[in-house]
Amino acid sequence: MDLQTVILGFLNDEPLTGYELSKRMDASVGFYWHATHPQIYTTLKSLAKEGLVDFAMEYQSGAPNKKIYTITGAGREILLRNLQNETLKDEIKIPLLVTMFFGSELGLQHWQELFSSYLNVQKTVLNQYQSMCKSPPKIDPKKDLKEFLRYKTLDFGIGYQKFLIRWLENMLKEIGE
Amino acid sequence: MDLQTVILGFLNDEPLTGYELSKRMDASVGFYWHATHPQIYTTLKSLAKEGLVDFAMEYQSGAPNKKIYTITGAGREILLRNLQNETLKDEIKIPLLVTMFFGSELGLQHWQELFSSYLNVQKTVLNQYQSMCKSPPKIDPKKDLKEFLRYKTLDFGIGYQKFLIRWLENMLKEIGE
DNA sequence: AATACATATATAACTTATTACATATATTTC
DNA sequence: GAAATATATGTAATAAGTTATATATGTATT
Repeated sequence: MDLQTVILGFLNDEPLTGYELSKRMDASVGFYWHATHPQIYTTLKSLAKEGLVDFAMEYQSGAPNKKIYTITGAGREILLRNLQNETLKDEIKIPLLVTMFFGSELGLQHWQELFSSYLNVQKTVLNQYQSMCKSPPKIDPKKDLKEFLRYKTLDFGIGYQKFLIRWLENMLKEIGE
Repeated sequence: MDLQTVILGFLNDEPLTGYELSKRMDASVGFYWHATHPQIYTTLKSLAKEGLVDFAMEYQSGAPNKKIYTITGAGREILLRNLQNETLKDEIKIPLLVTMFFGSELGLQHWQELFSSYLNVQKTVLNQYQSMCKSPPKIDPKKDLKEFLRYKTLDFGIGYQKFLIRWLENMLKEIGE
C-alpha cells in the first residue's frame, strides 16, 4: 500500500483537487493512513506524469485556480492491481509505548499526567468517530459491499479507541490518580 | 519520537552492537516501532558523529569484528530530554483498512480469503506475545516502575491483538465463511 | 560436499515523508 | 479596521526509510 494507491482510490470515486483530497483523507482514511499536503501535491504530479491521472484547470477570477484531477483507465487498472496484490504489512508507530519502554526515569507523576492527557485525546477521537455514525446501520455485505466495508473501517476505529481507552483507564487505576 | 531516541534508549540499558540492537528491536519495541538494519547502522553512525554514542572495536580472529556501542553523557541527556518532550502523535498505517475502503470491487470471496488469512497472521502474533509472558506478573509500579512499564507495553500488544482477532472473527461471521 | 541459516557489518540507489517557505483570496470574528 | 481562519496551490531543503547489493564466517542440516 502506498500513497499513490490511496489517491487513485479516492479519484476512482470522484474527481477531486489536491486540497479536497487532503481534506477527504483527514476525515476518513487519514486515521489509518496519513499524508501531508506537500506529499499529496507531489504524488499527484508524478501520477499525472505516469498517465494514471489527468487534470483540468478551473480558472477562477478572484479566488485561486483549481486543478481538478480525474483517474484515467490506466490508473484504474493500476489501482485494482495494487489492491489485489496488497501484502497487508502493518506499520504501527505508537510513541507512547516506546516512551514507556525507555522512560521509567521520568517518574510516576510524569506518567500519571501523560496517561491522563493521552486518555483525554483518545476520548475526543472516539467522540469524533462516533459522531460520524450515530446509529450503526444494518448493511448487507451481499447487497452493498462498498458501504459495508467502509462502515467497517469506521467500526474498527471505534473498537480500537474503546480498547485504548479501557487500557488507559486501567493503567491510571493501577498507578493511582 | 525517532529512531535516534529508540537506539539511545536501548544503549542506556547496556552496550550493544548494531546487530544486537536490530535483534533487540525485532523482539520488543519492534512491534510498535520498526527499523531495518541499514537504518540502524546509519543512525548509529550519525549518533557517533554527534557524540551521543561511542564505540569500541572488538577484534575477532576468524569471526567478523564487532563495534560495541555505548551511550555517552551527552547521549543520556538528549535521551531524557526527548522522552520528556515527546508529543505522542501516533502514526498508524493499516493497509487492510485502506484496502477495505477502496477495494469493494475485489468481491466477497476475495474478502473472505483476505480476512481469514489476516486472522491467522494475527493469531500467530498473539501467541508470540503470550509466550513472552506466560503468567501476568504482579508488579508494583511504585517499587519497580521500569519493569511495570515494560510489562505494560507487552500487555498493550496482547490486548490489541485480542481486539483485532475479535473484530476479524466477527467480520468473517458477517460476510459468511 | 552442498545448502541453509544465523552472525556481523556496511554502502548505494532509490523512494517517501516532513518542515519550512511562499503566495493569494474570502470569510468570519473581535 | 485588524486578526484569524479557511480555501487553494505549490516548491525547496532536509530527513527518514526501503531494497538491493556486498562481504565474510560459523554452525547445523541434508
